Amino acid sequence: MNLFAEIRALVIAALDEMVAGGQLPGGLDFAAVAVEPPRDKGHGDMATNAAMVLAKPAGQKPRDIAEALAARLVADGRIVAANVAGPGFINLVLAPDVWTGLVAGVLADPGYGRSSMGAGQKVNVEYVSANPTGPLHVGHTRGAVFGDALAALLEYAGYDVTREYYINDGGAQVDVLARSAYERYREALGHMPAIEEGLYPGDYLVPVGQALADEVGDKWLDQPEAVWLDQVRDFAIDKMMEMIRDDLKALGVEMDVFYSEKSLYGTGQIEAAIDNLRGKGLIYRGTLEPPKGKMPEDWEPREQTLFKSTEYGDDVDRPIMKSDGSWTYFAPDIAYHFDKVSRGYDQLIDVFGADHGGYVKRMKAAVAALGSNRVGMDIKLTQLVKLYKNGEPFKMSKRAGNFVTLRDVVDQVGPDVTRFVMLTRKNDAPLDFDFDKVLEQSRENPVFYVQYASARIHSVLRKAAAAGLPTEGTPRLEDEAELEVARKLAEWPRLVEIAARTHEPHRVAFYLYELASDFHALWNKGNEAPGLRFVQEGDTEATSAKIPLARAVSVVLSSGLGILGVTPAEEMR
RNA sequence: GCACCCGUAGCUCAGCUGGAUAGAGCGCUGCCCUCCGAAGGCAGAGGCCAGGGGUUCGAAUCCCUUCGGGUGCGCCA
Repeated sequence: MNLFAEIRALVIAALDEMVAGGQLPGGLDFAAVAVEPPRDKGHGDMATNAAMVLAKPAGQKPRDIAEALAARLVADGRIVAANVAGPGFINLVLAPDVWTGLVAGVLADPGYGRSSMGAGQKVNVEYVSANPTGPLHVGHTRGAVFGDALAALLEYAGYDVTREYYINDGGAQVDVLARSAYERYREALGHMPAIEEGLYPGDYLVPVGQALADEVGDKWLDQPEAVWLDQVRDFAIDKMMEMIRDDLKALGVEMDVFYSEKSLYGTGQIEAAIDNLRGKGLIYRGTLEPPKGKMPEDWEPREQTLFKSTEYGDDVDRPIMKSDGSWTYFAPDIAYHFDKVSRGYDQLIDVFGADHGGYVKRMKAAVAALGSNRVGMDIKLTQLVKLYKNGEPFKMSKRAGNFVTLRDVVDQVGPDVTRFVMLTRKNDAPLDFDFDKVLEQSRENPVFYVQYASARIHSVLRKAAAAGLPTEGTPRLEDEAELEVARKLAEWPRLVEIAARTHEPHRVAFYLYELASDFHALWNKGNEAPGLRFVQEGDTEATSAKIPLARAVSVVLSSGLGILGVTPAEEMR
């Protein structure tokens, strides 16, 4: 059930009739015809721009088309009034039983709002992908929540989604991890660790060193690096990934695929990906110009193997092989994305931190080249999270390696609050996260406000059941505040499609806040006007007519919160 | 120097493939409530959508440009 789509279909049908009747020329494209909520509620329930977008191609005045179209629309039983306004808008007022039908429709379909726009297309969403060198921090948390909500949103909109994490376990940074863990291993055996500049100082490696000591004893003590590096590295990576998986689980994030960078080496996959590009004439040996205005101190021209990413919109070509003949980090990235393309995805989405904005163009170029422009590629950047405590900037310990982790956040405020708050800003806007304010119980806290609406509805249902009153029935809407809630419910399927199309799950969070707000307004009105309360004491008929609207709100709140990965509250504590 | 993101009410931010008189919360002003349908409610003031130019019947939205803020910029990932 999608009321906007139904009314749009009605408008299109009316336009077809006008074409058949000679009032409009044939061959018009109706794609731009939209039926939307009006900007001003006073204008009616819905508005269409049909007359304006067709005026030019039809060679007629918008007002003329609007008048003729409006006359046809009011002939339908669902339309009470169709008024031409402004430059050629048609404002529609819908019949009361359309709105009660909507409420009944929501209750009849637990999947109300699901869309088939994705048509089963395969989409791969890659997110988090943090280096396995330490715990996830707040920045990763935002990426994790965003990616997870986006994945759920796309599934809801009918896409076949894979959630994926790329483990950077093939570069130099995991050797640093190994050396850092080795020092903790020595420490566990009673030696002073030498945490030199450039090693990871965090004490999260202490238990790793201890576990290592427990497992292998002192056999690597005072041994040269060549003896232990590979094994310590693998051991440490395993421990780090175990910790990362646990952290993600605490946040409610479950990946479908963990893809190892290391698994690409020695299998010919990197070579195959590069060969694919070479076959397209996109690989060559050359020397890059130094960046203008900011000359690196040790710059000297070097001939490297380059990918001609400028062919696909990048600013400069990018090196894939160092001057010593080894791969740059970009080469396995290309191979990894080649693998994703080869797995048959129609669309790839990467979620990066904003500090990786510089890689967007080259990754898009690589995918465009590898997928011959057939595979869609979108890269979403998540901006910084600034932490506060009771309004004051949260000072992180100066001690190196000690930062606020995902686990710190989830332990303090819980996964539901963490997730919702992370989605109260557009992904590319910086986010303030105040440990105290997110737990505040007031209207200015959207998490609370939405949960409170959910809790009130459950409270109503409990109360009705306890009083022996019905908790369902045939809806009847009379008051303006009730219609307002119904109108907001009608927007849900439309919102899902917009949010899915733009890859912006925050729209769901904002919508839920608006829906909760409309619901609370109706509730508050019930304080003054007892006739508007959902539970009408001693009146079975009235209660059965009021309660469906509350249930319908609950259905949409649950669906929306479900997309965000938040549990709907049944009571506030 | 170049690229990308951002610039909307005093503050923090929404704003739909371009639509009507640009919205919300906070703060401010006024009124109401102190009720477990509780963790306040209602109303009001407040805007050159950073500036300029362009496309369009129509621009906060698209294009160009200036200014201001952030991020990134070969052999690190």
